[in-house]
Amino acid sequence: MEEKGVDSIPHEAQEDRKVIGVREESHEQLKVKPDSPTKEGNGKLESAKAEKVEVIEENARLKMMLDRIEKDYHSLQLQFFDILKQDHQLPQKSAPHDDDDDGKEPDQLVSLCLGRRSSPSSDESRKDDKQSTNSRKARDQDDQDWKSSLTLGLDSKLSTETVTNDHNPSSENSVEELNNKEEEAAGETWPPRKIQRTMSNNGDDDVNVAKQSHVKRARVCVRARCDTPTMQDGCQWRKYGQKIAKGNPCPRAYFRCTVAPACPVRKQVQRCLEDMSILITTYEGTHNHPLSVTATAMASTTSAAASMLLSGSSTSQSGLTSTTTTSDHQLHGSSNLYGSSSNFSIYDNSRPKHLYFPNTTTSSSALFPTITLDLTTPSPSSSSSTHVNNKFSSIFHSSSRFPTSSVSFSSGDQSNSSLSTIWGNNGYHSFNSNLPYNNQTHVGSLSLGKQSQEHVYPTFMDKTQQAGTTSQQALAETLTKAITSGPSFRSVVATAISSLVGANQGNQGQREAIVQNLLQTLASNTLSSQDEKGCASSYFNGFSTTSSNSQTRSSLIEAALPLSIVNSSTSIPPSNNKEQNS
DNA sequence: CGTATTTGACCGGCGC
DNA sequence: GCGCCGGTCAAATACG
Repeated sequence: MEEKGVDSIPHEAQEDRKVIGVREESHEQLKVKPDSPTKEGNGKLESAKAEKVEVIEENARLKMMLDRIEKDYHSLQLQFFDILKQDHQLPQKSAPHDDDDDGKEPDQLVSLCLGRRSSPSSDESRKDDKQSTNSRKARDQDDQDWKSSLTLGLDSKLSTETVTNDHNPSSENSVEELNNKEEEAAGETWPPRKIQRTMSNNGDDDVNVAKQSHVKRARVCVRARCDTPTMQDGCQWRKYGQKIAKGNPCPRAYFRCTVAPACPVRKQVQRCLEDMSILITTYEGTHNHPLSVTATAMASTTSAAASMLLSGSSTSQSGLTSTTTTSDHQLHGSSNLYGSSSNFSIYDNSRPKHLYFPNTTTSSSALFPTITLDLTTPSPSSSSSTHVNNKFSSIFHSSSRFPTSSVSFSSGDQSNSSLSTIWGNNGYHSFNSNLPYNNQTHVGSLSLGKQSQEHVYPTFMDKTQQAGTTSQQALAETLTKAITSGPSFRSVVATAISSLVGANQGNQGQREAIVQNLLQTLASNTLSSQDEKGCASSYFNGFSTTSSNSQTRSSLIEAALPLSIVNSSTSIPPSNNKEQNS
């Protein structure tokens, strides 16, 4: 009974991963099926044959597209790595290293992970990847730099990928294991307890998988003022347990997502001990089903935050062991750590380790890195950060296993009514099992423009458009500022643009001009909340109009940076956008 | 009657 | 090895 979700997961993941294969199977079925001997069946046979031909043709087209995409992906990846290496050598040399860093590691990068999610067919991509060992060797050097990179993504493999990088920071490892992780993540089941129990009888591989899934999960803790028992985050939840956790008399409720039967996402809800009006919601896992825009925004933001966190963890460790852990005090609300109200501190070159939360509990949650998004503070001022940091420092003092960071999305007065809207309509996070690629969320979220979104989720679009935009703007602003203000982000954006633009144009001056232009656009969008444009979308839109092969490249870049605040509403060239926002 | 919630029991991880 | 604790299960209960 309890395993039914577990059993269904691999099946679904497999379907998602091998849509083309499914098509092939359908042919074979048509082939195998004996023709109906009856005249009545002849008509059906003809139609079936015609359909078969169509399917074959479509299959061939898809395969061609797949090959093309893979080739583009690999070439772009190589170019990206090359330029990344070139462009970062100087800043790295000039940048001071942390005492704790070994000096080999570059400044923390916001890794765009170009194309990493674009590996469409697991099998083919794996083969292709293995065949391209030469190119991978060429990338190895850069991959070393990647181990501290930050993956900005929203899909289910975020956490898996980054955490696995902790164990094996090499990019090739990530690439090769990508599909496995996607598979795991798509069908990732939380609980592994019973699975582990079962798997322990099945062999080492399964055990390892279970262990992996146990280690890789990241959590995103959202603190928000909310009078209702739970936050309205757009998902359907079913309560499956409640506990009085140590340190907080308020019971902690456990929910699992019921939108899809096998959805692995769960959340914990608990009142803050210090301020009962604050609801602490901890999300874990990634939805494996389409979400409403509201839920999408939440999922996207939390996923992005989780990815940042995990990336931060990867930077902070030597690559073999996890170094920090979350504290349940977060869940209890007794602590909060602000990296900075205007910066994701894990981007901060100076000290990702500052974000470590020592574990003061023996909870298994301590195994999970957690990032806290604080929606409760009155203003993203330094004073609030100081306050919380003081609180943090007064509470925690020991070592930790995973980095835990906190990001303030404060936008002034955060009433509970704004909680649902703060996650608003700026994100689009969709799992589409019908997509030919397994990078569900990315393909789904990125390839769709506003029109598509409206087509898919008209009611949600309307709903969210009606919703107040102030909080959304505030969130977008904060997140945008946080991301764009970091030199790492800028450098990597510049690098990515350079790599992509330079793929065909190779004009350094032009590239730099484009980079500058786009960064200005980013800044403009950040400062301008009038049009609710997220930085990434504007950037991407601008880029797509700037580069040749714009469609492919913008898709790739968007795939690399599916920020939660992306609002793929309009495509405005940088110049226009700039004028608009200035 | 079907579904959702409650709640005590159970399990596994971790620290001592 | 034992106990604590967080997390989950599942039977009992509540609800519409």
